[in-house]
Amino acid sequence: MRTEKKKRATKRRSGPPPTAKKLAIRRENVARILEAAEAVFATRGFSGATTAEIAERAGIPKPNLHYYFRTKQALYRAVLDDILTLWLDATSSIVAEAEPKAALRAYIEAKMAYSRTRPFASKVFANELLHGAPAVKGFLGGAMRRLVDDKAKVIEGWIAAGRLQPIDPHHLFFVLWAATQTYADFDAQITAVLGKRSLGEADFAQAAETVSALVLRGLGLKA
Amino acid sequence: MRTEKKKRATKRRSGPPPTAKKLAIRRENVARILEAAEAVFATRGFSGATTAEIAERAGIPKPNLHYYFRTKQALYRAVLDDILTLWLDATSSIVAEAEPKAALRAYIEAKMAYSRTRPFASKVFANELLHGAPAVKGFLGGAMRRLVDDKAKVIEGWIAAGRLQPIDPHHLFFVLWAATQTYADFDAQITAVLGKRSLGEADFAQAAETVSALVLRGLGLKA
DNA sequence: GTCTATAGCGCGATAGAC
DNA sequence: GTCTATCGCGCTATAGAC
Repeated sequence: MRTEKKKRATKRRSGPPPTAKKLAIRRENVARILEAAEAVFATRGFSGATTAEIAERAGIPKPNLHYYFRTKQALYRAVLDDILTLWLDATSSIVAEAEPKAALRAYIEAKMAYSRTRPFASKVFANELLHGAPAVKGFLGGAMRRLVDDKAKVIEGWIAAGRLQPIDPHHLFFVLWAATQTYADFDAQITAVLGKRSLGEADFAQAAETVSALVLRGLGLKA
Repeated sequence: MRTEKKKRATKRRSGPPPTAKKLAIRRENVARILEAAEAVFATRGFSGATTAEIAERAGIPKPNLHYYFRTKQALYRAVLDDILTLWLDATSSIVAEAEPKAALRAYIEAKMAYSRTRPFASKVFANELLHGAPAVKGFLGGAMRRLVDDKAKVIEGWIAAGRLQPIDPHHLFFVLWAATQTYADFDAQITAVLGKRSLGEADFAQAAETVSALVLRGLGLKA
């Protein structure tokens, strides 16, 4: 998944080429840049983001950013890579052996927690999808599609066993993604309509409760 | 709501200042520009969009675009204005006198139809929200908030009358918006996961059916 | 009202001293 | 490995001939 694979451009020396100390500095700087970039890409979009703002937010001079990531595109790809990994991990509760009600509730809560704790990641991904997914089309049609097909099979198994009301499992996933990610992606709308300055723990708890209630009862898993 | 209010910059003459013919040309050109701009802002975002591409898509020379809309910002505002009007109209089925099940089904179908027929409008709005809604904050906290509060009262009335399972009406709306708009905004993801080139009538019908079934049963409105 | 030609500038990227 | 100084492109916007 990793896109960035730094090629050493400097003259080689004998012995262990990068000292432990330099490696630590590099790791620290790369982490700071990725974090800053996620925030800036989230709020400005790819075209609206400037490398100057990212560098400033990361607390490093602009040319150093270009030293670690040669182009803005490369940096963007690296940010997306991190996000895609997150995304795949969230589905882990959906397995055939699980109890449907608990598994779906856990999935909703995991996705909602991700919206709460990693809103920038959600927004960068949303922005990428919104503009036609030029950088992640391969991933969507590949790894993600296979994973979703797998999980859909699990749901179909539950339906066949009469443990769930019949439903199209793919569309069920689309609704779950939308309903949970909307609290990160479109928080500007939600806070404005609720008349709040920002969303807190309580709002996310209420949101998770509402989505769970609707979906679980909608699938016949609740009185 | 109209942001644009053209100020005549040319020398005035006696008689009816703009002839009927010129007015028609203006109307035609403005409409072409707005349509093109909606598409380009949807696919590229505000910063990514170029006035050159909009002009080309509208079939007019670039400087003419600046003649009708002095700045890119002004054009963007005009596009948003149209979209906000659309948005408000969709809630018309939610009224106290209506039968809850039919009203909610109609709302879901109206929003889904809007995703199918005006995907660019949905995307422009989504993009605006995603980046903090700088241009529509006032609208969200004003007209939209009042409308949603109104409609939430209707839902609460239905709940109080025992016609609906208790639910937080605001969060219900957030879920409905998310579940329907996702088919326009994130179509890149949906088509990739479904392995299709694009979404057709049948896909939107299936989507509306899934959302309706989940939500209506989730609210206790269906066996 | 139309369009060519260009001004002006913000931004990504890099050269080159340290 | 760091950072100042700068290049050059691509964009918005406009001047001015038609």
